[in-house]
Amino acid sequence: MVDSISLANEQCSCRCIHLDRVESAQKHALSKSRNEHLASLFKAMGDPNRLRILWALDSEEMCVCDLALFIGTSESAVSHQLRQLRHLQLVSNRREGPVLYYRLSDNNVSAFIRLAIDHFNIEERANV
Amino acid sequence: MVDSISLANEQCSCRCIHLDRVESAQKHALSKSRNEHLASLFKAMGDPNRLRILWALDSEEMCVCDLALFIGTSESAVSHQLRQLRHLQLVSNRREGPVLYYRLSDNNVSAFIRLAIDHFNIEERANV
DNA sequence: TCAATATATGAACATTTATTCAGATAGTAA
DNA sequence: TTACTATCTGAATAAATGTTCATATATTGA
Repeated sequence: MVDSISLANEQCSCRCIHLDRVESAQKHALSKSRNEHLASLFKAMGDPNRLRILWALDSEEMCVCDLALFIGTSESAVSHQLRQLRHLQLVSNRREGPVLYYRLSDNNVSAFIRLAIDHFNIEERANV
Repeated sequence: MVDSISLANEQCSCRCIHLDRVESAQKHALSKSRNEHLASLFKAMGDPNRLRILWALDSEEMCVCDLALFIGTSESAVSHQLRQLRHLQLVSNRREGPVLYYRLSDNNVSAFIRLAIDHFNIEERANV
């Protein structure tokens, strides 16, 4: 809730122009937890390498070695990235002997990425 | 393309276990430009404050003053964030005298955020 | 048990990113 | 023009993030 007294004390030099809009925005805002949860998911997908990993795992299970070669980086780096994705439950793994096979946690992930591409009209640019 | 000679030279101590999967992943991968474009959009939405801004602008146009108060940060900080969102064409603005009114560039943005919430089943957690 | 493979992990470092601060710009009104 | 408001901007700083490196763990097979 916006408190008009606290407003008066804002260090911001401009006065707020539309207090009603601010209050309405706060009323309709996502809760802190939902907002942060959602942001953390976007952030996870917001790294080019993690996004490539997610996209690659859409078609097939892959192990850390595979992904390291695919991304062109060290296995350690991939392992760190996978840990993040795991903690957000975007990917999961299964062990087969010494090898961990990673896969997307569910179909929502890949469907969502596809959706994003459509939604934002992400087009091929030449020459890259 | 994966070249078996370059593979042999990888510094990675493990051999690649599933060369076929790596090659297939590379074949199906998004191009560098699409991947990076998409990642930059996710990254933009992956900051809690920017996400709150986007969500707030869904219902109403707001000026920088309003958003600064809403987010609880300086106008300068908001302005820097808005610039990023503008460059990615997630928001746009119109001037009315000295005031810049920001809005979402199109309905896709808010629709997409809503979609994400559904898709990832983002639930309210108590106590936050 | 020992050696080897695949992966995970923590700490250090390098890079990126967000915020702050000081000052610049654009519009308005006197 | 001058003064004022709202916003923008670049540079500096602070904080967060990604990668590397060295080492630890788990599994397998000898």
